[in-house]
Amino acid sequence: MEVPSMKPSDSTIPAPNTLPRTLIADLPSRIGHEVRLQGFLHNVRRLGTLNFVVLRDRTGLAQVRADADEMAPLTGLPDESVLEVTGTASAEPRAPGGIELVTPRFFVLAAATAPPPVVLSRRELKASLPFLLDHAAVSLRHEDRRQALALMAALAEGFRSTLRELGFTEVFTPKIAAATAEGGAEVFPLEYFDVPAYLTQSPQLYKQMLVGVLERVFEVGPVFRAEPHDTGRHLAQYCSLDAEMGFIDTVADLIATAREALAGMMAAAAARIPGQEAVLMPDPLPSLPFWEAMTVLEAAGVRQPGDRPDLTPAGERHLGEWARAELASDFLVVTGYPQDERPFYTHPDPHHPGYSRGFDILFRGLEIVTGGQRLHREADYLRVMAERGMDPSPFEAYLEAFRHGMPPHGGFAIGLERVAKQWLGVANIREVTAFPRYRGRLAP
RNA sequence: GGAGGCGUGGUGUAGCUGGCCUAACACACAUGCCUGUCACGCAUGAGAUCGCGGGUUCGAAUCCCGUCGCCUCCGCCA
Repeated sequence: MEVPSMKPSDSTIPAPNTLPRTLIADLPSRIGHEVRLQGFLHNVRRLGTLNFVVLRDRTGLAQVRADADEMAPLTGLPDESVLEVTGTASAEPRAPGGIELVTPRFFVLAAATAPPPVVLSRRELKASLPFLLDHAAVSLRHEDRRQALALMAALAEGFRSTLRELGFTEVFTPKIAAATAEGGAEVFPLEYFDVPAYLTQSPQLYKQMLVGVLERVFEVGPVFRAEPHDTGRHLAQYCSLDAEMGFIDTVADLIATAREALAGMMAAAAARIPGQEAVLMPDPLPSLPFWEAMTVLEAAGVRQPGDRPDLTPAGERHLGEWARAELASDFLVVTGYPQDERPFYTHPDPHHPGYSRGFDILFRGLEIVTGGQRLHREADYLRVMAERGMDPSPFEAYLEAFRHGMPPHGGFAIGLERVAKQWLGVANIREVTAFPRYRGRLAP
């Protein structure tokens, strides 16, 4: 096959460039000076001999005023084309933000070849979620979606910095494993060279083993769930903020640490994205034993006395409203879940047979954290595995950690996307995820 | 896995008790006019055989069956 001339379509950089790039957010400090901006063609308003070009870079929007001659390089250019513009930063009360670029010279760095599939310059993205996700490369450029991505970054950073300050070490565990951690829950199988393997649904077993090494560990990473649920709060891949700590006295130590982590996340989010409703977060977080939560729900008629003891989404929503109204809190800790409902490594509550030292934390009526104290003696593991009919042999490397001494410990996992969803108050978790994975979506 | 709902220009919707549909509206797009726009405005224009297949009927976007795709809720979970 004949290869056409591969001569690069370079020639794009106007030479020589002696002027450094100015970010739009820095324009106010450059008033009266010649500046060079680079960004995307956000919007054009042509009034005739007076025209306004709005340029967007990662720091904001800038208005450029141009006459008909100056507009010539933009003729026929679709929105989102990549531009460079030099001109004078000028104070102008009639301009948005009181500043605009005048006497501009435009240079096209990359011309868009088609108009964007959605209008990015409107306040609201007016398209269905599946369409936006199909066109993520473009729709993510909208202010709302960029803000959601920034929020995710801020939340993750708030988690990391808080735990680092508390003496935790960040760890990196494998996402491909031979055994399934929780047993039962559905996993994605894959071929690992010539043996079967799975994408991990949790770093649980690894972070416990690492408690025996570093005492306090945390991890920010993806987990995979092959459960076929198709709801506004589930993803097949999501980011789990995991923490595990040794030498705890009681499960209250874990809840206090989880609160610290969440408080750090809320503060980071508020600093990055101002103007949102303040989060109600008492110290300590209000908590409710599981059976009392059931009583609250029965009193409200959300749940029937004969129902199997569990917390349904409707029950969670009601508890969220209840906690806000009665306890002035956006968070509610539910403690002492039935042992049967929790994984094998969960520590039972010796004072309440049948109940565990596992807990969940609800944020505005949605479960965002699961945690608990774990067993820490090898004999206890062998006993519960036998009771549950589990073969201990795949867990040999895990059990070795306990054979050689493991402190009383526990931990928790926070669903990052869920926190972001609740924080922004959006209807669907897919709105805060750049490229969500769920049943029915594998691309982009 | 279970229940319900929706598929109409590029996008979002109206029409959907059959004929007035030669399919409407808003946004986007194209052309023209406009010296302070900031959801710019005004005018003109292009763009859809109404998801796909079959059926009923003189006549189907509209009713029926099938099929595909999507959405919501539930079970389970973070």
